[in-house]
Amino acid sequence: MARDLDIRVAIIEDDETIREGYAYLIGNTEGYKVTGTYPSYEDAARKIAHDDPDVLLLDVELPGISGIDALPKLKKILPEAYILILTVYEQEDLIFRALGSGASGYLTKNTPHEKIIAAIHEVMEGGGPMSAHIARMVISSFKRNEETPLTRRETEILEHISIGKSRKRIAQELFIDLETVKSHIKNIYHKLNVHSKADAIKAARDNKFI
Amino acid sequence: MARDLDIRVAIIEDDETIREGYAYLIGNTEGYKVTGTYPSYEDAARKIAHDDPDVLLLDVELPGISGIDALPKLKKILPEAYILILTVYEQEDLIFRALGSGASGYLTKNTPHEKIIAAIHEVMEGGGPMSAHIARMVISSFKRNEETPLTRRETEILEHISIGKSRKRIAQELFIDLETVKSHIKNIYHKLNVHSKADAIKAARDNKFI
DNA sequence: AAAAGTATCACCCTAAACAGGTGAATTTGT
DNA sequence: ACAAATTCACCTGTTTAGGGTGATACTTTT
Repeated sequence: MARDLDIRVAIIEDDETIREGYAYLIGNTEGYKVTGTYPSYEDAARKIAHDDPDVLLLDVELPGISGIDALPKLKKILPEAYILILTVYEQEDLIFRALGSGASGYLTKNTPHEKIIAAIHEVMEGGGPMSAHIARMVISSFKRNEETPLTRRETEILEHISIGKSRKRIAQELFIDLETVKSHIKNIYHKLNVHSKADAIKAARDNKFI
Repeated sequence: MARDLDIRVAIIEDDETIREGYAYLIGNTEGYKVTGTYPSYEDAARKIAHDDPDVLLLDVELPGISGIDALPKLKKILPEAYILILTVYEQEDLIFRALGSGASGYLTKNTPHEKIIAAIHEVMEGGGPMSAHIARMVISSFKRNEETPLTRRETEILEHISIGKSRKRIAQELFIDLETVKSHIKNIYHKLNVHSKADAIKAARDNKFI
């Protein structure tokens, strides 16, 4: 058996039972090798560079520095490693912070063992493993609201505003008069019941009109 | 066998071989029922409301109206149905347009048959099935650039700017002086080599600094 | 064909925001 | 202790934003 082609996996998880459970599972699966297990980020930081894992399973609730905050630091220590979040939490803000910080996947802890192995394999093959519910939330985050009160043109103009363009510039880019842009903006403000750019953008974003 | 608890599936796909292949596969799987197969959106539009599927498999390359453009229309006809995109295309803009228009999943056509069945099941259970490569792209779209030249404070201020807030308002919300905000903005502009809000936002977005 | 909705442009007004230059004190992080 | 980051000050002038009121033309729907 080609030991040197094994996928090298490290685990950062404070609960010893869970940590050793994963280590046992992965260590006893052919093609996978556990290079290290750590109960906290602080512990991992010292040894993990030497252990050089391909994939890192990371818990979000850790003593000391949280998994989320540890993520960018771990990314710096191991720029090439894939980091998979393993957690019980399914809060949107946590998920998006983790993905924004460079996590390559997000699994909930009820994930059956064979799926964890599959996820490690998948991330090595260029995939982005997620638990079903997480995937749904991620997809939903892209979904626009069809019930927008804004017309197509108004939506278009609000989008330009939302990237900081001035009315004059919008007018130029859309080949319409500045007065027309102003007119649309007035209508947008009325419909959204706001009196400023910032509030219009916020209202539209919150309601997924843009 | 409880026929009336079957998951009702419809297929819109112009290639007859593929279409009938899927129909055969799904129709012969216990717990699934094919309520209709259509070669185009125009065909589907007439009959699909009556057929009332739970899940709709939708191809993106269709004669006449494309699958992407058909998506919002189909959503109107069948607001409760889940729509799964089935396509050979993996272009980012197509993926995000589809998800923005309300697709609940995105599968590539090399997906093995058992995974298609699994995806239909998954979407009915609250998941968001995606092919591995698609999931990776979706996750990557959230990933920030760690190599940002901006400091934490500068990034924070640029984020406030990007949602349309005025300098004065930013100063108030961050409990710092207006002059300080201006100072940060000057530095941001220098670092990004721009001379306006809009260009700063664009540069930062393009590079995933915010 | 009429009505409703959308998109277009015009002219008025005032206050606020923006962009840029230069310099400097203070606080943080390593 | 040093460098980087954050904070504030004072100066200049130009541009933008927000709001009121009204009107014309093009689409879509009824």
